[in-house]
Amino acid sequence: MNAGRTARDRARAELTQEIKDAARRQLAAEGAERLSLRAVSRELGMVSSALYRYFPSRDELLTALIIDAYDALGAEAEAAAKSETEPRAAWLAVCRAVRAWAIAHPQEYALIYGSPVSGYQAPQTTVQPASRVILTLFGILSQAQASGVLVPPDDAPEPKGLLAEQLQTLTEYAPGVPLKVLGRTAIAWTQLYGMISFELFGQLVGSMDPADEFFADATGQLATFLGLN
Amino acid sequence: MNAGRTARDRARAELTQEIKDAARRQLAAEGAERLSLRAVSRELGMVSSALYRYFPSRDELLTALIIDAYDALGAEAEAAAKSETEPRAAWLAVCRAVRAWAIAHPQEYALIYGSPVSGYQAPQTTVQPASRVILTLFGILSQAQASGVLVPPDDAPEPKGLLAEQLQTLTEYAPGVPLKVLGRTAIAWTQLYGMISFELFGQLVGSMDPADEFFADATGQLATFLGLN
DNA sequence: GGCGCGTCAAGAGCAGTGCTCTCGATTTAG
DNA sequence: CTAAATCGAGAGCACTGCTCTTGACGCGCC
Repeated sequence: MNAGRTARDRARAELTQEIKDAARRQLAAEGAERLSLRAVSRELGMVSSALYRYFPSRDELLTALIIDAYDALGAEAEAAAKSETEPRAAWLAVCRAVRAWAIAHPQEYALIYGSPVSGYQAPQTTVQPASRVILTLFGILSQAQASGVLVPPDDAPEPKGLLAEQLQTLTEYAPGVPLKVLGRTAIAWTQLYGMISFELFGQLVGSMDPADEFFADATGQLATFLGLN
Repeated sequence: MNAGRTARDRARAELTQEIKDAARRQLAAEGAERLSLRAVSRELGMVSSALYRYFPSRDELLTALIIDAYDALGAEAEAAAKSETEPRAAWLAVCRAVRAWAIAHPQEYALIYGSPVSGYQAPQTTVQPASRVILTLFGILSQAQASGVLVPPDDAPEPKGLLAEQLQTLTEYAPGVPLKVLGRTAIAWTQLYGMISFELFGQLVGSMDPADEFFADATGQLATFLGLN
């Protein structure tokens, strides 16, 4: 990349970053669909058309913010995983970290895990950052399996058919982890995001809100559910 | 209500419905944030300002669509529950019905379970239609408890503290159901919507897509998880 | 060193949006 | 029958994303 080789390159990189920062501020304040190119350019003291030299469209700006959000969340998850040595503690720490990031950045969370915006198709460049959290969880399970603290519950059914095939391809990223644990991992994974989304999007108001204890109970029960002792 | 008392009342009710229908078509075709009052009015051959006689703002139109969506989904869930006599079969049928409706009406699902639109606050009128699905599930559990087929797993921990209090207030809608089953119901409930949202919003592409078998496996395991035999 | 290419911010402009206000026409209610 | 309420239509405001053109500036090559 040779970033900052010439003055022009440096200015361009800096301005690109400033645009993203301003956009992120607007995103946090107003939400994704109220994010306006013109408002961003106004905040930066430039004319709206100049912004198109850095991002060819509003959707491209959103894509950049999406990738940044995935990366920020992924970094938090990886840091949480490293902060604990025991696999079960690490698993729970990652779950807590995801929730904490989501609560701290609700609009960015909505951007990546809420309804997809407009008629916009997520480009291929987002899938790698998007997978960092689940890969972190897979890593914890692999480590748990290697150290013998992963004991698949007896009542867990053995996956069959297409589901078994799909889980089989996932073992590449979770070496050594039994298929039935991987199946329950998918359950715990989707439950985690369903729970966080419900909390953030107001679906729990009037019943399980505040959700702190529910969250701790659910993540704990699901960790046990998939054999993390 | 005295609907249709005068010709004007009848015309107003009809036109209100036509507006909602046209808006729903646009919603399905373009998504919530591309839904435009002017396009709706164009489709109906009227001027945009006339539409404000029926819905005071775009957000009010969206609210009407949200309530209709909750009601449509709730009706599907209730019908599915009535189609089965055995509690476990009824539970699974409701889960399948929710997913089927979501797949058939992705934009409406996104409208009610995706990220909340713009700076818009869901009015109190939405909470009653919004609770129909979970109340249906509670009803199935109560019936299962009454008929003795609900056997809480031994390893389910007893809820404590605030969580126990929150679940206690929910027993009003699920009479007789043990607290620890209600706690696991909340887990299964959030997992259901997390799984459906991930499938609909493209988070499963490349791993668990198509998700039919994963869905059947997950709902079955969670039904067992909360003691539905 | 200067010259030309590529990049840059700026401005005007287009088509679209939500929403408000005013205006006659029509229907309703007293 | 008359006054009030309601209606659709139209003009207009402030805003949006985006395109095209213009003129200036920094850069690397000769």
